[in-house]
Amino acid sequence: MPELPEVEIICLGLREKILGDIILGAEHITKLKLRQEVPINISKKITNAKIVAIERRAKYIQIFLSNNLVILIHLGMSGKLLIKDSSYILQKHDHFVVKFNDKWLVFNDPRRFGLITLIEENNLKKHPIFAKLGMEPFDAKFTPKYLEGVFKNKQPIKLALMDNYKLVGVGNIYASESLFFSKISPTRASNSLEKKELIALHYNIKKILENSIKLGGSSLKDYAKVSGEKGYFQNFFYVYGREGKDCRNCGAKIIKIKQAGRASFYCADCQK
DNA sequence: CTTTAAACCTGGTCGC
DNA sequence: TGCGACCAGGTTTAAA
Repeated sequence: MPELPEVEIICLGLREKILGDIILGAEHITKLKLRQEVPINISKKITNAKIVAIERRAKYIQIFLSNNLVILIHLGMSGKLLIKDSSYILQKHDHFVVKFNDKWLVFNDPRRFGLITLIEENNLKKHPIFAKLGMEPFDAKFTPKYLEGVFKNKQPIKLALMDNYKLVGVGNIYASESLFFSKISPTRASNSLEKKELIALHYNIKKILENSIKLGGSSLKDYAKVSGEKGYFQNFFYVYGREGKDCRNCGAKIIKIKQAGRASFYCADCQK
């Protein structure tokens, strides 16, 4: 499902809808296991707390509560967070509901690669999930130089880009797209990039993520905003999902290959 | 150490 | 219409 832009859009939507609201109750609907077990007492612990902040880190959504707890949510491949009014009837794959005065926050995830858990705010940065995460693309410290430092082995650049210990938020779509605009083949060794290529890649990662956020993210199958509305950035893909179609730059056919079990798309004429 | 593959899941699509 | 194979915005674990 979602990469950085999609998670960012979800956070924006959540802020608009539930920031400052008091949690009246919560319900753990299914007993099915997600990426981790949902903590047994989560509903009780979050009830009566106020939502004081909502922040994204990597592809995680952090909902900060007034009682110094943080609801941590990851959407996996197929997760959705939707705001529904309190007359909402539960659907298949609804796993967790947070109830407010006049609305519900519903976590739905068919494939159950997602995560919902509770962490103490003081332990957030030390928590195993966050301890080793790499740089945020919109952090001022994210520079071409940083990329150079992190691309120190001969791993294919596409895989290095998707490595969350190096750089967070870039997944399968935006890795392919940012390499296209940087004219770099996804198979290139990450430590073979020239300075001007690192500069281009750094620029294009930020640019593409920004553009996608402006268009509400990319909606392929599952992803939707908290309102249920779709994003539009998928209409502006240059390579992702365009196997066999003409390169929008040179007209050559877009190629699909597999890297570490994931599809990569690129133009062999434009990307070297 | 790095690198690759498999595992976790459901649901949609495609070919026979 | 059915069935099997394969695919999907991610992350973690085990194996090589």
